[in-house]
Amino acid sequence: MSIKQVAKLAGVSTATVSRYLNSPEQVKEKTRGKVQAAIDEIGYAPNALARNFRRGKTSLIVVVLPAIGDPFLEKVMRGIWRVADEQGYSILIRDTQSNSHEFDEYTDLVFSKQADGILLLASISPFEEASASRGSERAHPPLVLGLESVSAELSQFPSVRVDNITAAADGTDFLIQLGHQRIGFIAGKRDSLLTKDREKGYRKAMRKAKLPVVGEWVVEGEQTIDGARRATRRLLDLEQRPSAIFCANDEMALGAIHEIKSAGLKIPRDISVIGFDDIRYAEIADPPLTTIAQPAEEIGERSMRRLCQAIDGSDADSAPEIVPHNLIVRKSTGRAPT
Amino acid sequence: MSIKQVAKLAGVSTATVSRYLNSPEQVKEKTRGKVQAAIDEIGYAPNALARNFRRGKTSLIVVVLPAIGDPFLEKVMRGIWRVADEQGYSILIRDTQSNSHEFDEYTDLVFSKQADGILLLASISPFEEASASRGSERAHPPLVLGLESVSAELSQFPSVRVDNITAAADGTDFLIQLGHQRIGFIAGKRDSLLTKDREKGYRKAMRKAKLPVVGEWVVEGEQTIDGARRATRRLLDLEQRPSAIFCANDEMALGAIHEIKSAGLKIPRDISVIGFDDIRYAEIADPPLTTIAQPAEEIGERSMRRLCQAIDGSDADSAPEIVPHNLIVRKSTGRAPT
DNA sequence: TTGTAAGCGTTATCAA
DNA sequence: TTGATAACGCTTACAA
Repeated sequence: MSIKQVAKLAGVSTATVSRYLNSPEQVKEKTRGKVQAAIDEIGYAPNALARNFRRGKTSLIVVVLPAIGDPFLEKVMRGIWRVADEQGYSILIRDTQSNSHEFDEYTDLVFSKQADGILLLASISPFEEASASRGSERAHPPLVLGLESVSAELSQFPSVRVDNITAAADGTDFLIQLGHQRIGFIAGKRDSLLTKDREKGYRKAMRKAKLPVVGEWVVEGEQTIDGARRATRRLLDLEQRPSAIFCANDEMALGAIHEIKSAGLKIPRDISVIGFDDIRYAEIADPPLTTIAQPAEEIGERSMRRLCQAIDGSDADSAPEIVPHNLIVRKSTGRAPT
Repeated sequence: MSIKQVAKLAGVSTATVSRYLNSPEQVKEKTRGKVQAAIDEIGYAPNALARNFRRGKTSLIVVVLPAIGDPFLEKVMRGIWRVADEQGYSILIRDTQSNSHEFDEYTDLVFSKQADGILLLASISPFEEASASRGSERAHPPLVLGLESVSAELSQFPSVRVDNITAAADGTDFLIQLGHQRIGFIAGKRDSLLTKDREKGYRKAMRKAKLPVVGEWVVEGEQTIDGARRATRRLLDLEQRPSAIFCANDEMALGAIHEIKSAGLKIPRDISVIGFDDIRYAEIADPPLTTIAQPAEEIGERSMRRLCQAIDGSDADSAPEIVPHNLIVRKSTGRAPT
């Protein structure tokens, strides 16, 4: 009951107040003054709830990510926020740690008008039984995938990412150039398409160089420091331990470095380590971590823009946007020991 | 136009459908079946926009924090989310980096019904001119302060935090016990009450031990790794450099460690370093970082609970809740060099 | 340039 | 246990 009060006080109709608020140029200058005066007097603030309801728009975007507090995602979020602010959206964050991994849980947010679109920065399992059984008639909600590769079922949605396979192959090549032949790989979680792709790239480069990939060389690091430490230990305990380790991301590389040093080994003299993402801690690691950088903020920005397009239907094509990666050589990699 | 369709299809009134959705026990079993069947048939999902509008509730909470991607805040957020999920709230995140620091910008979110309450995990400047001039008649919105100490103007709001002054004094005492007399302090941003309190604690402990605090020993680290590196360099360049450095948080301590090692100094042989927060990188720092831990998740949980109370008016007292801190001694601190 | 009034989808009040 | 109906605060034809 508020635009009414303003109208009454200003001696105009509610329509005029609404117009003043939304397209002031349609209101005569003199009237504008009266309305503004009334607004100031009663301290009126438009009720966003009513406005959104009326417009059928939440102005909310859900960003789904594996874990907040990820230093890499921080950069992506910065890009997302920039565009969101510019376009008048607020960001709702859901992490897959405390929430379910089901596709439906997120798309339902759109169907029930809790959000206008979804930005997926995490792997989730689309189309589980629950989903399949449901009325699949529903139109696809506005949804964009950032970072991740895309399972076949999701390939209809736009995505923005680096070419993880090629990037990981490049990193592996770099190690091979340094003379490494026994190269281990610390993978992420089983269900992460993204780290799966990086593993593919690693295998591809090894194959191309005609280097074997022993089964024990590929271990799961669970996407965490501790997981990576355990994985590294297993690698170090091998009869013939690798002379280099490719970690599917920097977080795990940090864990690997710690574990290697704890074992009394020197990096890169005894073992080289390479990561992925170039988080801010990579540079101050000891030794500074060689890694593959992604244009995180750009990924955030571009995927948010795609999402805005998807929401207002101006979605041109849905070919994945591939952004460039960049190998950053620091001190954690060196020539293979002889 | 949807609950209507369901009603029509089920052959009941919209009121009954609504009741079925919100308090099924009030609906006869047989009717329930009909309604559910209709819902399934047309794939109905309640429109949250309309519901929120009608109820006058957004079911949204704004969490204001300095920067997402802060590994310490991640833990706090986990606690917040747990309670939010339980209470049916979604979390809107605003960081003070990309947004303004003004109190009003956030409280307006409540007045304009964009959110039901505010959880402040960052320092902002309350009651700037803009705020003071405005109709201060407005009731205070539901707002809780987490982590931070509270400026006088905000002291009316509940808060949940550790006793930063005592905690920092404890850390400083620990260094003094180790024989350190020249102890430097790397502070956060100027406007951060939280790091200001930690500085106070440091000064208090020094005073109590009758140790001088030379002006040059207290430098600003800007709450970032790079800022801390610059600050550390200044400390190292001093005629008489400190034998220990207290960093107002772990992020800066990580930067300090890196800079000290880059200068060819050994930790803790030449210099001891202590941090604050116990982020996950503290343990794998080289050397592992001595620090003061806060029960982050608990802080998140408790402050969110206070906020829920504030929202539904069951707010008992507003005395700050102080949670315990805990000194974690690792390898970055040692006896003062002789 | 302004006013009138319908309607967005729900919930809640009141009667039946 | 159910139904009819009046709000909630705003936007937007349409008319004036």
